[in-house]
Amino acid sequence: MFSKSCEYAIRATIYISAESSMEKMTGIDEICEHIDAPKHFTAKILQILTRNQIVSSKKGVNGGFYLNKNQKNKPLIEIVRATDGDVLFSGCGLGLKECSETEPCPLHDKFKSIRNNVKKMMEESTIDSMAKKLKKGNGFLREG
Amino acid sequence: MFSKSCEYAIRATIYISAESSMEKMTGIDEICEHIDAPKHFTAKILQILTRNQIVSSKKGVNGGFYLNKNQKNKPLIEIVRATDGDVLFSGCGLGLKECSETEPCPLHDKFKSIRNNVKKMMEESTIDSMAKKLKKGNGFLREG
DNA sequence: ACAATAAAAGACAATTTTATCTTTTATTAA
DNA sequence: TTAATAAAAGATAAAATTGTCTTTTATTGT
Repeated sequence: MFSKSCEYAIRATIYISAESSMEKMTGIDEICEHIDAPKHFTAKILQILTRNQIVSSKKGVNGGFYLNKNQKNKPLIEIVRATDGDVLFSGCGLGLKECSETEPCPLHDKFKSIRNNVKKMMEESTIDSMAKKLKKGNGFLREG
Repeated sequence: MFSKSCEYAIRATIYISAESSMEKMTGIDEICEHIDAPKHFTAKILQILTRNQIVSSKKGVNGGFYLNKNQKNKPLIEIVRATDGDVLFSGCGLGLKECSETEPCPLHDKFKSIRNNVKKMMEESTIDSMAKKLKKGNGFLREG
């Protein structure tokens, strides 16, 4: 469904949201440790997210990644859009470039409904609400 | 959502179902022409489908691909399973290897529901029902 | 039998995705 | 103002996916 990049992006962002604040930031090592993701690859992805202002970062001593209040309230769909684009939310299930009401693929109607459900799920799930589950202990970002 | 292989697989199978029978078979050139897919790559995919008895084939003069009655009634999910496996129907949305009720990712509940919807869609859509849309002219497998 | 046909199979190549390693830049505490 | 820190950026590489080309095998009409 989502690319590896996107999966890491979502997990990293949720972790950052749960474990840091504008005062106390969290570094790439700690993040990757807790979400079980490859360090340098995840660092690249976080660069994309900071460029898209989905996460904030600060260089140097006591620096790291964090989310401000506004960012915590953002929906997961923004992460997906930043990493995978919006093919998933608007593209054809069978890969046709032009698939519309007037020239639909045979799966169009049913797939459109699925697509909308996925979109709705990602629009309604905020980073913060996911982070809350983590903190409560009924949501995990890695095994063990 | 689906891999390119899977998209071509579904489109090819629907075309074969619509355009051929046990008497009159259709060849790889005709198939790829009508679904706008790369020839040799699609040929490979069809080999997988024939090995999985999702489509039938016959070599030599007047040979080609076709679907018998039983095969036409199969649901699209079998094509997905043959090409992409069933990660989509059972895997975690955030890529965790073990994601269950007891140790769920933060998106688990919502994602499970989506996953089930996708599964249901592919279980309820038979190859034949898709082929019928093609024949009626309200379903297409390529542009133009 | 033989030539023509069409799928099966195998080898190879391009592209994209995923991952790693190194260097640079910015920040800050001492 | 210097040394330590941590993200940003760049270069490279491994792996997986997607795509192409050639050879082999099976089938059949003549």
